[in-house]
Amino acid sequence: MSEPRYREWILETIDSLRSRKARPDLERICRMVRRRHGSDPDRTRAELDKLIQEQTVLKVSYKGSISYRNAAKVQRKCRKKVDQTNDSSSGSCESVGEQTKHANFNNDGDSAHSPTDQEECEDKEPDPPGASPCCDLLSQTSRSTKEKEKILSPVSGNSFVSCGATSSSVAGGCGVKASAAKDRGLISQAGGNRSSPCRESGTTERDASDALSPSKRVEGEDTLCFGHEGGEGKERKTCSSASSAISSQAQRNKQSVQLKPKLKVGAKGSGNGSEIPDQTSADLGDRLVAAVRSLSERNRGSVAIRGHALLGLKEILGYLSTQAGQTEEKLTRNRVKVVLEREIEKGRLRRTRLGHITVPARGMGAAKPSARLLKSALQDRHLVKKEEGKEAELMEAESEGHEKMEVERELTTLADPQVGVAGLAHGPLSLSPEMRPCDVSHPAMMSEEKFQPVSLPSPLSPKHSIHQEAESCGSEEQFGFTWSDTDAGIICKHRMFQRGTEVQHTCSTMQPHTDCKMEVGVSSCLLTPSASPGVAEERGINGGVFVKSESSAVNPVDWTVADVASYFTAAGFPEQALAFRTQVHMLNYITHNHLWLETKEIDGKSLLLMQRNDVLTGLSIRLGPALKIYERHVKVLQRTHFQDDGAFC
DNA sequence: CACTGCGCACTCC
DNA sequence: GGAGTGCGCAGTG
Repeated sequence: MSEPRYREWILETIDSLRSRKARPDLERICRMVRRRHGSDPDRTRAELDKLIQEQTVLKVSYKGSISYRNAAKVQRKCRKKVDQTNDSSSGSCESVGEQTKHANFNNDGDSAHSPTDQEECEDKEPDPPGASPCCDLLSQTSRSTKEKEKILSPVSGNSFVSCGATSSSVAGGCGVKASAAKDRGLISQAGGNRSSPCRESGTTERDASDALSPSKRVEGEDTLCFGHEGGEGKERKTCSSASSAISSQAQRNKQSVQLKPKLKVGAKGSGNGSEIPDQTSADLGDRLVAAVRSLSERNRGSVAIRGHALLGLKEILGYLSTQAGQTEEKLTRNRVKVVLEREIEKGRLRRTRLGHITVPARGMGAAKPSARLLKSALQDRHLVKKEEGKEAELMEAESEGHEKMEVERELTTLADPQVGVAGLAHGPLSLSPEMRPCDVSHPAMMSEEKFQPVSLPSPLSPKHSIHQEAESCGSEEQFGFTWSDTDAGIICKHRMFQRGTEVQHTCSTMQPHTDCKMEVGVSSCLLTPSASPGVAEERGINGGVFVKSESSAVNPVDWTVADVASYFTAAGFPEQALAFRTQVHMLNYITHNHLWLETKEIDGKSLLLMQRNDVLTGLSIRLGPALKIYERHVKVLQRTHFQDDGAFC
């Protein structure tokens, strides 16, 4: 197991080298690590080897020279392609995404697998020659790279083995073109400590099962020196199936990145650097985020557009430099840049399409209430089915000042806490037909073992049914709500700004305990039905079963961080529960005319206000479990809670 | 001199 | 044309 400190240093160094367009080779990596952290090059090499074994770092051969890649970066790129691929294709195992998912299973296997990831692929027919998942490994490391690089695989005995990529036409595929033979290819990472079929295989045969093998050990083949430049120049063969292992590590790596701030700076003359606390890098990341926030504040009203300061690296660096004097840190542009990238990866900062740095509208990092963020929060819930990419574009457009300022005014008309909650509840509270009974109980109850499962009516019972007139209120409008409570029920005036044109709807809701129906013309506001006030049941839900609680924390809104974690632990997501416990979540909620953004651990309140994307991307948990957690728990809890609230219809 | 930034070429899709 | 890579040169401290 590599030392975390070195892992960060090395990954940071690779990123840094890549950012300045220098080949991240062993020499440069060792030199930079030594210079920055005082680490002995030999030790760096050793740690790099470990990272290669762990597949945190990919060793590749590019144009005849050995280079190293940050597996997380490689994986992330692929994820993009995954989405694209999945959007447009049938979701075959051939897709990069599926490869990525496979990788996750191979590595972890300790948590629930998402039905959307595992089963889909496992049920696939063996890929035909030339289209095996093996080839997707190439995709995994990026299509554009697949014929340029060989990912050098550490296999037992420090040998790199080939996987038939250079002879793909013979070996049955992997999709590597003949050009791969010209000193290019992909040699897989066999995952030294993982149960990779590649590592265990002793044959060159390739069959259907091999197609799923990350790589294959080929006895008698020329091998590559492990982890060192010395391997360069030797015969290399390609294994395009490294992707699963790569992506899995990348996934873990990504988690690591997000859970633990990286980058050490300012450590000098420290021998092996062991005395440098990890806190250092965390501090810089935190300071960076704080700097962006601070600068955003400072610039608001000047360079900022609608509350979003458009910052560049120089401004941030300058700001940090003014503070760096108080410390011993030596902040270089590049270091800040690297940390900046990390923070952007982690979602604590956001880069606009124009390259400006801002605090994200939601997720971690933002700190100041703003109309734009409020609007974003509303949008997120309102347009719950909207593609994230489109959302990003929208946000970008906002930053560029292409939207109507009326939205801000409209947003300030929110006069009741209910309004905000209702707005937030807009999307995630939509009923899901997949709600089913389950037996997950409330954490507080579980801890006290006082609970008894109680069979209660499904929230989908007619009494609580919701009529949805349309799927969403549109995808390109901004909107605001004004509410009034009347004898006839709660009236929601829903004003939208569709491409600059105001469209006002009046949504009359039904009384509690009746069907909740909102009709807003072509648009529909999906609100939750009201449940009986004071209902004593807690709905610990994993698809719809309610359990009775005698605990004081019967309502999710009262759950503590520990409760939330316990809940997900009991629900079968112990690993992810940790993320809920440890992640600092940027919670935004609306009350009394303001959007409040609060950074906090995820307790019941936060949980109830989490958006889909918050769960999927903000917690550093894998997509499969995240989907389950959101769809089967968060979403249901929210729905149930707001039903119980009876505040919106 | 080491480090850094970046224009540009190469390559693939 | 976009994207990834990195050579090679110029600027900086």
